[in-house]
Amino acid sequence: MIDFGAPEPLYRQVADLLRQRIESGEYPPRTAIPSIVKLTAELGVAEVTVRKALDMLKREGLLITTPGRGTFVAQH
Amino acid sequence: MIDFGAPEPLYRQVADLLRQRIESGEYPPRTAIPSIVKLTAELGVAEVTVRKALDMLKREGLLITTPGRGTFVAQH
DNA sequence: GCCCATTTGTACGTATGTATG
DNA sequence: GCATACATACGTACAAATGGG
Repeated sequence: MIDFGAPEPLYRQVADLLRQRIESGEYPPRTAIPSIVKLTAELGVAEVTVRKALDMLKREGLLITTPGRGTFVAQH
Repeated sequence: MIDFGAPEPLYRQVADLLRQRIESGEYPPRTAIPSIVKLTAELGVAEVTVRKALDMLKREGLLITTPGRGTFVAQH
């Protein structure tokens, strides 16, 4: 999944992976994606790396977060 | 300058401060602003906080960075 | 061409605050 | 009150690019 030797930055790899899961329907619209802690554990990267990837996708309008609730796939 | 007790997040306060300096002409177009290390020392916040503020201004198109050279004010 | 200082980029860990249920 | 989840903020380390000597 994540290639630690690749020249591509980890946060971009994570963003690409999540973008793919959203577009493939694995993470359907209006549902919560796994929490930051769970993504961190699954992918084997640091929390800040996952957060940076999520920030990108939020700016792109693919994700919406609500503190205390979770991170949700935007309707598309 | 920076109000550590304010409800406003520090990174937003830093971004606002730099935006003000750009708009006032204190940081003129096409010139380099102080380095991250210097801003960190001047403002008394963490490097990550300055970086987050700079990232915002880069996305807004106010700043352009060149690794190894510095951070420059965009022409406006 | 080669070091070296400077500067930005990426990435790790950790702690505390705030919101939700 | 408590567990979960995101937000903010600190410190640190190393890589890569640039420019000067």
